[in-house]
Amino acid sequence: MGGRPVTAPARGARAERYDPTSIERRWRDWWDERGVNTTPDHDPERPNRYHLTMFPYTSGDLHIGHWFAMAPSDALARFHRMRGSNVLFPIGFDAFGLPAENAAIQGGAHPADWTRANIERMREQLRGMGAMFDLSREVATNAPDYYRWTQWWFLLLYRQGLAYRKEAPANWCTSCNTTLANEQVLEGRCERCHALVEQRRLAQWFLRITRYADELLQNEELDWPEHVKLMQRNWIGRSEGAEAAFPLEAPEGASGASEIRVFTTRPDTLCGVTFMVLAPEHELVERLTSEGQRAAVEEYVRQAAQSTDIERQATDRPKSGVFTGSYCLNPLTAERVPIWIADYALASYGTGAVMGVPAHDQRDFEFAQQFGLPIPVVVAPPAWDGSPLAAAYLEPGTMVGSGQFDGMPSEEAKEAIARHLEERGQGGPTVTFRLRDWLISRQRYWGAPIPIVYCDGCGEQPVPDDELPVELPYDVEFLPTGESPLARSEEFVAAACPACGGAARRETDTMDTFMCSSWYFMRYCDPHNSEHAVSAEAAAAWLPVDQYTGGSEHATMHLLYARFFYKAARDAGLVPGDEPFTRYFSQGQILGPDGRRMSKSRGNVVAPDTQVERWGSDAFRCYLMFLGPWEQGGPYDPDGIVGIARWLNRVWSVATEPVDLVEAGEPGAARAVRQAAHQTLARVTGDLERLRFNTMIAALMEYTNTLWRSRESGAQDSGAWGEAQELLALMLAPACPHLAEELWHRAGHDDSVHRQPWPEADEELVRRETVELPVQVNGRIRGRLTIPADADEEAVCQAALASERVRSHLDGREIVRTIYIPGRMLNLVAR
RNA sequence: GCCGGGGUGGCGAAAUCGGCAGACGCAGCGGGCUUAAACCCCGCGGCCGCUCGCGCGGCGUGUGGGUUCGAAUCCCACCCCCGGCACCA
Repeated sequence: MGGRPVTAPARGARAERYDPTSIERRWRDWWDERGVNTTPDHDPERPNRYHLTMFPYTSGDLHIGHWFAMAPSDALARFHRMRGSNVLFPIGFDAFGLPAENAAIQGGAHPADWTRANIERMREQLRGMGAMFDLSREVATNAPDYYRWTQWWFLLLYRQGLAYRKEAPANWCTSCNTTLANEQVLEGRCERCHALVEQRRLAQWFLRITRYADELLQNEELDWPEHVKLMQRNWIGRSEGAEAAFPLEAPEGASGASEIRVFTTRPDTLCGVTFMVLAPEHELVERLTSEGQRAAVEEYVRQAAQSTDIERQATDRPKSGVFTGSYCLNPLTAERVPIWIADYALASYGTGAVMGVPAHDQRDFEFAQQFGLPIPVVVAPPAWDGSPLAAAYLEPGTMVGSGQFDGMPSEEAKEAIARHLEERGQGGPTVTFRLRDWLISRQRYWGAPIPIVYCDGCGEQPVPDDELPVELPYDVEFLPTGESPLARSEEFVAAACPACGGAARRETDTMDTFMCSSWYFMRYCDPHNSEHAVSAEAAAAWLPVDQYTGGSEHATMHLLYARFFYKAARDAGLVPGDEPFTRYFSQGQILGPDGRRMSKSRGNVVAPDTQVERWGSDAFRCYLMFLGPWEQGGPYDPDGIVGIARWLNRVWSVATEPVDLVEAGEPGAARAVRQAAHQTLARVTGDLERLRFNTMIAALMEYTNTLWRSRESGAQDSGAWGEAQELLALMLAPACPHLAEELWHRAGHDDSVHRQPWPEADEELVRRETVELPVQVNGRIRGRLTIPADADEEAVCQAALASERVRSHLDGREIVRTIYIPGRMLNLVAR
């Protein structure tokens, strides 16, 4: 560094304006021609490092949220590349999904054509960002050579026993006309279109994510935001308790069920059971219904089936239910327990049945009150006088009315009773999760077909690997009938059975698009491999991802599914490690200028293209980073970007306009410039390490202002000034890749600024020799001293007492204590 | 209801191992340059009071208490906003 000749042109030459448009286009072309952003799998001199930003859905235009997510992510990847890593920073397209199909239904283009056009537009918009994406590794999930491997993944999971087909009540979106995973239902409504969700009984494909529930729960070690890890833990919802089997009073024949199993977290309350509640969808409902109750039960079940999730989940409505006419027996006391049906029991949690303990569960309490059932206390509150309860008693207490367990603390009785059940073969300790298996069937066209064939003779058969992909036919009708459009395509449905070769039918549902995005980050490692989804070598070279960034709205969907896939891949010996994303950072959400979510209907959308056109890509990138802390997000104020534009103009001016230079300038001034440069370097480096882009930009602005002022204050030392300019270009490189490249080349270099090593701050220059030290009297500031940073306490006190103002506040009182924090402040405590 | 995160100038924010509150920027105000303009330059800027002024004093980080020489930062109680979960037995 510092090899710049002292040949500054005379001042007064006509200044060239900063013109981002032409600069940015020129350097992007140059990078592409030189392959600056192409990342080899191995670089003998650099360790591999994998940075990843979530790929965009192909909705049509890159919106400001994409820029907000990707631009800082790119700056971070660039920083690590300059720090010496061989950084992979890929991009691609999440290209299957409902919007494409809905556009087709509304009379637009075919989903494939619509998607292709969108990808072309978005690819160009992405290029405009100037990010270091390695475009040779781009993937699109709708490409047959991608979804071939999504299907291969399905079959891998199938062979591992992790994919199964089951008839079960499923979330049905009444507007999208398809099923949804639990994670895609928000407050009883479709996550995407907000239409009401109801339950439909359908044969559907599930992925057994629950097999990994325990391991997925263990996420404490991950370097992820705590709130995201917590969301996942809450979503998985591990609950310890016991299962108890209640024998039926009148079991049916040898083949039928002879008992009802329940899960409870309160085995200590088993003797307080006065009723049993089955979910309306419970498989035993029909059998247990007596003739006398049949009409009432059927009516109740019918109504439950018709009501939407939102109606059923309302917690403030009175408990409803109906008696089946049957009884079961308490396994501990052999008491008769009436069996009811009520919709507060959920078919999908535990066993779908609840033992009703009204004295010690608020819901059961309300139910018992509603229907006049007894409420016997079995866990006595402290100093309980035997009177009836006004509400369920949920706290620990002393066991009563529980036979041999009476007198025991209820916390002990939990385990004692669970063990007792186990010994007698009536259940025992167990763990239940809130997490459900992942429903992946979608009755839609625009997704990867599930590679299964149904044969009347051989049953369900996986499509052999060498017949993949099961390709989507182009010519189909997109009517949303609630059945997959593929079902009406004769050419698609007809298949030969892989086992017997006879006539068979293909599965016509497609896969949830979260399947596609659960492994895309693996495909980037080896995007063109036609033999494997990802080769062992490529996986070893890049996985797991070192730094992932993206929105936390995916906490319980994508981020959980991807972890599940990774663990299944690990168990199949395909990938190293246990977790796909070592470090993950979630940026906040960018909002409209009015502080609300941007949407066309609100008319508060700011298009990135217009911002880039007006201010340049670098300015737009920097402004998004400058808004505030990245994890926080916030409103986009279109007026604020002028501040960035002014700053970059100033950068341009400081870095390109002629300055009076002398071989050896005034030493104090030269040192001041060098100090500013290195102090800024230390700040910028620290900020990038901690992903604090807003303060990084502020530090660069301060630095620019310092250079601006010192330029005006007379002739500059050529060495110090040259170094200051080079450091400016290097420090700008992560945030403003185009401008930095331009300035780097104007400083006389031929190679790319983005291939330079990140400079090291000189500690000696970072340290300050003198500081302005506030002097407090009794904690209130009464003066300031400019003193050497390492001044000792005695010298500082003396200097402080020399101040008239400090003395006047001491007012002749005695100093009883002095507190001196070198470099920070001096406090004189007087009495 | 439960669990997270957060309340700092007109606005976005900075400063959290307790040590100068408001860096940096927007908007605003005053001045300059210009025939004119600002995506130009210089300057001012928390609030109140005293002062011609230099200055000086008081108040001030959602509210009320507390700990401390010293609190935006730590503790207790409360209010408000955002996010997640919510009849999960």
